[in-house]
Amino acid sequence: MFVNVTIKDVAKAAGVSVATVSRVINGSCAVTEEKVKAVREAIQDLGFNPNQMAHNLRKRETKNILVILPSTDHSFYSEILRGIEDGANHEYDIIISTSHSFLHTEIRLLAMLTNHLVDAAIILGSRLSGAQLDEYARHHHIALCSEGVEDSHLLTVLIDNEKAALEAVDRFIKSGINRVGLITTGMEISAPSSDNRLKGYLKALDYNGLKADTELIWRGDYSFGSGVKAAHHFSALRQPPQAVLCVSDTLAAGAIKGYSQKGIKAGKDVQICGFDNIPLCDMYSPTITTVSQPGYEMGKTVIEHIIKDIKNDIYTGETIMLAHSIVIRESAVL
Amino acid sequence: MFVNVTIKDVAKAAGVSVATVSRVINGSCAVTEEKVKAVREAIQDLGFNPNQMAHNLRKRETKNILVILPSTDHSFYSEILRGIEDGANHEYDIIISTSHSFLHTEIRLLAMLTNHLVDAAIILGSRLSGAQLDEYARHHHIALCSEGVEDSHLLTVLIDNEKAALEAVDRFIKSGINRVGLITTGMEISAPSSDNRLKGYLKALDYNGLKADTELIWRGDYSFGSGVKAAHHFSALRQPPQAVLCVSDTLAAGAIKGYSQKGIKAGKDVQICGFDNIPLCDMYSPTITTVSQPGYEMGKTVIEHIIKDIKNDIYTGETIMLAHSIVIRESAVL
DNA sequence: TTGAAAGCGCTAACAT
DNA sequence: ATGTTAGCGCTTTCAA
Repeated sequence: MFVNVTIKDVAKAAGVSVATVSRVINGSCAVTEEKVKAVREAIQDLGFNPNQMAHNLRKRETKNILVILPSTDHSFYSEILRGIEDGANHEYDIIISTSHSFLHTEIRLLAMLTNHLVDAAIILGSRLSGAQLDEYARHHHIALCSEGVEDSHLLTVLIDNEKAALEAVDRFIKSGINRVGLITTGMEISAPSSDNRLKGYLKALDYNGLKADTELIWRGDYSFGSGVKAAHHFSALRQPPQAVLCVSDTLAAGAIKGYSQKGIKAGKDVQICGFDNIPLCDMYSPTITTVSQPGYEMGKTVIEHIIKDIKNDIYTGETIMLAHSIVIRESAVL
Repeated sequence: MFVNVTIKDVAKAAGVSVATVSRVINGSCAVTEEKVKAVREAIQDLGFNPNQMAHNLRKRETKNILVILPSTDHSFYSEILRGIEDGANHEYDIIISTSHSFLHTEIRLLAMLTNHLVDAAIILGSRLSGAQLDEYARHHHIALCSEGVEDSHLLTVLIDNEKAALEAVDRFIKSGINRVGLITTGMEISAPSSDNRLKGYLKALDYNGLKADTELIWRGDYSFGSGVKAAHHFSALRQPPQAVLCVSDTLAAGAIKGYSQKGIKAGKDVQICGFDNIPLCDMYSPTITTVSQPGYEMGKTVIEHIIKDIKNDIYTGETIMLAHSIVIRESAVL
């Protein structure tokens, strides 16, 4: 099925050497007008396509960057991806693959790095340990975005999750609320971002002289259903929270739904704040107040830094924190 | 930064020839136990990784399949992707890239095919013409999924959109409703699936002796906002529709919101049916009744067929239609 | 069973 | 300005 026309065929057809053909393809150095024309014609006639594989083999680079997503259905990644693509600026092709949060899948994907199929990798939520990641970083360009890994020394771009949660909770408290709930993820599926948000939540209480109440901390997974259950739990409490911070917008939507099933209106009877600022926030009823991550900037920042590292063939393990913001919508005034 | 240990280094370290090393790597033919061990040790010691690029160049295949998505934020694709990944069964790596519905981006991505970087491509929503696609198909393995292209002769897996829309509308009418609205996309951004859903809508009216009313057909884009506007438009009509079919779930959510802003309750005052069955349907209030596409099966089917084509080095331009179903939730009883 | 050597298609140093 | 040629790292005949 494949017709395989190579640079050699083109050279023969154009009556020149392969070197000349290579030169006109890459515009590397001066070639006579007429030869250029002859070569171009031959390329057209034969329908020649340079074999990128061979090119890459020779040049020892691919101009591809791999982005590993934990899942395909978390709309938050979409913004980051846009930033990454824009930052790559057509100089690198961005290829995406999904780990489904499986360690073995992530490792299989990172093999593209060791297999010389991509020049760098950006991971948005890794299952690897800091030590494992550092090991990869010894030989390859690799970075993290939006979700860090403890004890790793990779280029990492994210927001200050602790500070962000602290600020949200503090604003609840300052507005006169003294019972604030938290919907987060359980121990088993915990991520550093969630851990830090929990820390921020606790600190905010502490700073304001409030003491934490384990009843007010719900630990489930990242699903909508978990948010629903959390709301059911909270609403049944003798001393229910007046406000709830959720570590994702999907959880916030679930909480709103759960409360609504109990006849409790978010934004009125209870204040609900999410995290991330995904499109759902504007679509939901009530619209969802949330801690917004600058997804686009995060993506753009990480790709720009990694490209710089590639070009200079260096390794910078810096952590870059970008500013979050709080977007007020209907589900909470704070 | 890169340590580059090649098969040659391994050969030297193990005291064998490169051919032997290659043999133990690929398990191609018999090698003495002791040499196998020596080679394995050398590989370990040197931290050797085969250069996939060179491997591919030699074998003239990559074991990668490219999936082109029109956008990263349409959660419907997530199911298809899961099906594709499962169907690839670890035999092929699935790499995803986004065209953002730009023709030139799509072409740039398809260059991976001509550049010998992937063995096949699956497009979920193409901007290319049938003729252009057929041209690619002459030299490469390429298929469409969920969204066809008129006059193309590629392997295509989708549902019968016309029949699906017809059925939904017919069920509305049979339930006693005689004014049914349609929220679809405008001429400029029309896709064959939307066109066919419109056809089905019109046929259903026709079969039931109803005549189409242009007032009842809203043409916007695929956005939530377009659904909102449609609802505002419909609700202001002298003879408003009692039921509305939307060509996507996001549009349905928008319509529900738009109606709600006018004090009209979906599922009670008006019946709203979406298309696709994305996770949002279960999260929204009211939950969204929808025409469900078997995303997972569609993905699995298309990848299985394309892999078969690759292996047999043939080209089958068949169109495979999978069955849809209607999932009843709160926004419409039909 | 093993090794030498010829490529896969391309680039780049060297020569002319 | 152009051609010759030696690789990039791997697989795979062909001999031994």
